[in-house]
Amino acid sequence: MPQRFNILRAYAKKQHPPNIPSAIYFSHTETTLTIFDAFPKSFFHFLILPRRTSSVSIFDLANLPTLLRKDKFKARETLLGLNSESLRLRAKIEEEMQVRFGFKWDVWIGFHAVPSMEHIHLHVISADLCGKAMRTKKHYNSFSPKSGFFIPLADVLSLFDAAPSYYDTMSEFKKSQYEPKLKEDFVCFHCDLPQRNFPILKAHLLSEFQQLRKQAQRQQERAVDSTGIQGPNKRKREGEDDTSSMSQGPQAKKCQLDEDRPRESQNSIMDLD
DNA sequence: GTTCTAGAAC
DNA sequence: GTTCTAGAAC
Repeated sequence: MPQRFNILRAYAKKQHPPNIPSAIYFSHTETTLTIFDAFPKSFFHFLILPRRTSSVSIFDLANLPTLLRKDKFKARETLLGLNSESLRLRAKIEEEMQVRFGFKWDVWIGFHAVPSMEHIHLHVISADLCGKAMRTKKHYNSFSPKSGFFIPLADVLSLFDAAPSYYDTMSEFKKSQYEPKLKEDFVCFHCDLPQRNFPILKAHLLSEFQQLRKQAQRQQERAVDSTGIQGPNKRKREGEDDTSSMSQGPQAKKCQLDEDRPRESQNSIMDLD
């Protein structure tokens, strides 16, 4: 599907990004564009794209190896731009985690070693892998920190301090080295235990997430008990837990951060394909 | 991305 | 027999 392959490049080329469908567009700066991932693999899943500048063309931004080979200084500048935008985004996601889930958890920031679409895109994804579009072993392994296919932005940035030969080797991101990782057996990224098949893994991930949440709630309650001050989140009784409904159904579509977006456009996030 | 299906795993 | 995977076709 050629349209799918080039869709990110088309977004990145937009002179006026807010023209991008509101279900996709999130925000932009002079040098970056942030969009919702159309197929969220976690409760929160965004992409940050570099936009072309006077010194970095749309072709230089085709993929990471191209950018890294082009010009070390400009490559570094581009990636630092993505980095600062990702930190701002993470802060917003954490706010939203607190509001919607009553606690915050990790956010991963990095690239797929072998991307499936043209134009550099940085994944900013919450560390749960319980998203509605998480459906195959390949999906899971492409984000699990255990598989080595997901390359943290920090690792790429550290290449600029490495020996030139190491920089050259690592910045190739060879298919032959990374693609086999997608086929490996899956282990839970929380507890390292192997999972027999995908449905079992999914259920396990959700229960790990719920455990994390309960743990955080207990900690907050302890803080409340010791200070006598009510924390930012109201306590929830067991029956009121809404985690499972967030993993599927209309609730899962609520992965936007800006409260102003109309409900219709939220729904279309998931109906893109 | 989804749907379909042969054959493997249980 | 049922559940699940993975590849092909779309």
